[in-house]
Amino acid sequence: MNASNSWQTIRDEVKRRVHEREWTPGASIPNESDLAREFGCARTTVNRALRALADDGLLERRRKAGTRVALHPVPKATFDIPIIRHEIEALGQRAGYGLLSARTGTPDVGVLSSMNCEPRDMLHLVSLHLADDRPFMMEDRWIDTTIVPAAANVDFSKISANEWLVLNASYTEGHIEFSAEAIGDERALHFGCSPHGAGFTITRTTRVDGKGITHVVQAFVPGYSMSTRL
Amino acid sequence: MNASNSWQTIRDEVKRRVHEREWTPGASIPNESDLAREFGCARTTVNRALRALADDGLLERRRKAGTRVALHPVPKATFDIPIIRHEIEALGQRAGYGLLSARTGTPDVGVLSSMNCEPRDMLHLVSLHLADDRPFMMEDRWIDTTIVPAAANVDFSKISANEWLVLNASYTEGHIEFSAEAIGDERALHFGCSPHGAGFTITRTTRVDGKGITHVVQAFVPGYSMSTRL
DNA sequence: ACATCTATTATGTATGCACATAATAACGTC
DNA sequence: GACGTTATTATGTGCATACATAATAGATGT
Repeated sequence: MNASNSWQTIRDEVKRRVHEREWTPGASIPNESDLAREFGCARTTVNRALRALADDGLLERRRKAGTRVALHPVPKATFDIPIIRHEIEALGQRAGYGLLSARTGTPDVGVLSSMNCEPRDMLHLVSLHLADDRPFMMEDRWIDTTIVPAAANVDFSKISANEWLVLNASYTEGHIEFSAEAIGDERALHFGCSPHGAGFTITRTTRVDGKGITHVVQAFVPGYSMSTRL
Repeated sequence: MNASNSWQTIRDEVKRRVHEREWTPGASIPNESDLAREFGCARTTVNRALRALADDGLLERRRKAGTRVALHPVPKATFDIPIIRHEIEALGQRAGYGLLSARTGTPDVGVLSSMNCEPRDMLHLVSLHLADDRPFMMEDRWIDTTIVPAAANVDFSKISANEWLVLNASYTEGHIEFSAEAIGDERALHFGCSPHGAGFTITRTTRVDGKGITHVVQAFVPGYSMSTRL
């Protein structure tokens, strides 16, 4: 297909006009039919280009009201949240894993509320992930075995909960939070660093149909960072 | 249009089959034409549904090879990176801002390499952002005035660089990194907290056509976090 | 002035068709 | 069997058309 009317070409041209202020933030842009005429292509093609830009947050579209340049183009950064083992291997390091503790208990109210359930006994796992035999991340996880009964019979010293859950308990919704937390005495012991260090921390909760599957706090060793292209 | 053959319906049905293990990770799924026949719709419609799922990372598609369920569905988390002022206001707090220092100098090699340019004089701004008059974030920013000449004449004590740049210097590519850093003595002074605290830190570089516009390190007050739904 | 209904309009989506493209499979030659 | 070539196939995309839907603007009635 001639590249000059591909939807990508149109997308890029529209993007250019916004960037070069030919179309200013807040202003309406011509409707799809007019643009189709201008670019010499079908409206479908323009539609796809504009839809892609709206998904990126550059444009705002409303039926009848038309398409306008977003007033404050909010950059969106998308991060991949891979299985820890894959993340370590992608760094060219050897992934190791050790289960530190596995017991049954009742989580505190904070965990319960994010899992959206009543107090009850759950599986509580604490584990340490290694990269080239050096500490990489420490994980503190609760699993509701009434929602995922199969988890009760898994030997989590052989496979990490991280990995088992991805393969065996898909979720419908979830919440993830990035924060910076002091390492603290317990983790400092395992990390072999100062308890005052700053640890990048990911707190995640996943649910199926509103019922909490698991809640996990992953504290990374000082120096860890997550990055992506914009 | 009858909801039973909308692309969303097909998307949801395919998603369900993957979640319920009717189609297992790594396995090929029927081709678009067959699915179209099964769902009683056009191939275009199936195409759109599958494309959406591939964008989400649930499916992997290759020409001729067909479509298969992703081996390790990598969750993607998308974060909005808003203007700080808007972020604070969204929290229901009053946004304040103060310029701490504005001078000209040459950034160190780390900054230069991420901005992809030779050593040269740039604008260096250090500022403090407040939420309800309490410290919220401290920003250390370099702006290359050879790329954005207009920035040289802006009074950054009146408008934050953050905001001015979004409105006046759109970028084509960029890089963003989240990490946890110790607050340090200088910031502790402004934050009024311990220098040993853990600060969530965002480091961002933006470029136009490969040329670095700005490089900024934003260190948030202890307790700050970023979150999103999965 | 006000509320309510109606017409208009721009985007959203479904369809059938055609052809492009990438990747693999099949085939032939040496 | 190891190669390069060609055929096949599934996805990728473009087009014309039709109709759906949301949101607004305009007309209407009180």
